[in-house]
Amino acid sequence: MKLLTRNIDYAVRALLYIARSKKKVISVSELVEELNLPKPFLRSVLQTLHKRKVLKAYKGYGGGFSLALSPRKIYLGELIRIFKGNIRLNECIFKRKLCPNRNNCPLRRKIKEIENYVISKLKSTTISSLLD
Amino acid sequence: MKLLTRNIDYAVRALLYIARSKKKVISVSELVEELNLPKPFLRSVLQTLHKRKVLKAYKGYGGGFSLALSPRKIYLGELIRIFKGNIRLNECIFKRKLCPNRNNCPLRRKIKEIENYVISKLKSTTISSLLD
DNA sequence: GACAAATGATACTTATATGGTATCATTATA
DNA sequence: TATAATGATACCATATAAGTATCATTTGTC
Repeated sequence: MKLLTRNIDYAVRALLYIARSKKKVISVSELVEELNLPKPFLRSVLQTLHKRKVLKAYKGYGGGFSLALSPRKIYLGELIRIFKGNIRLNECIFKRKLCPNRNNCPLRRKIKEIENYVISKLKSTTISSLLD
Repeated sequence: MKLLTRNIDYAVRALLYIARSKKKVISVSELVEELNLPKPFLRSVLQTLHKRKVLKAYKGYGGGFSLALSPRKIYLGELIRIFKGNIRLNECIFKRKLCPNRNNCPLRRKIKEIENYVISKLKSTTISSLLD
């Protein structure tokens, strides 16, 4: 029941580093040196952040990544969604089949309550709020 | 990021069924018929509930399981702990190595907040509270 | 006592998710 | 043109989750 997997964790570290840096463009090599993360994995993480428009990418010599959004607009909830899909703590194991009373299943209701809280917290947490 | 795995889900279903039943002792066969769950898996789930003193077990002809605790004393948090170990949403991936500032890591702090809420909710949710 | 119906214990299998690597293509700059 | 970067993609290793199989033991009923 980890909320964070490594790619999310690495993503946050990298985003924080980039946000704090004075340079505009940061290469994976620099991030790997500074943060001590495995390079190929970090690359794939940053590539997906680029595809999802969280980062801008610059190819070629002197290239790297920069933030595509203000740190205030990068939400932890969104990062989790990018790497793990929608947050669903309460997904019913009986999809369609069986369990006709899914809608008023007391267990699901309880978990849904918890889920709502978690999601609201994750949505209100931004890279900017983690900078201090 | 599922909060519930199948064994926990099955455990809750079985416990609810047993709690609602008028009979004292319920066999796995009956549970399987009524709840449409895979028998060998459900057996292993109930066996661990027995080892952890949530259920009483009766061997032999006419045997089965009954609650060892009042439904008010069976906490969802405890069931999760039985099947998944301690709840830790915020475990740092850098154990000891690196990350010298684990204690004031802003990301961990945030996740810890969320974790505290989730744990308190799971602790206050009992089989009894799910019965209605 | 024999048989059947139950759990106890344990080992095994399979599927999926996670964490990570390797490689070749493409781009851009010095 | 060499080099340092990302893009795209396929692959591998491990852990966890989900489930099965089997044999031993207990106990009630005939």
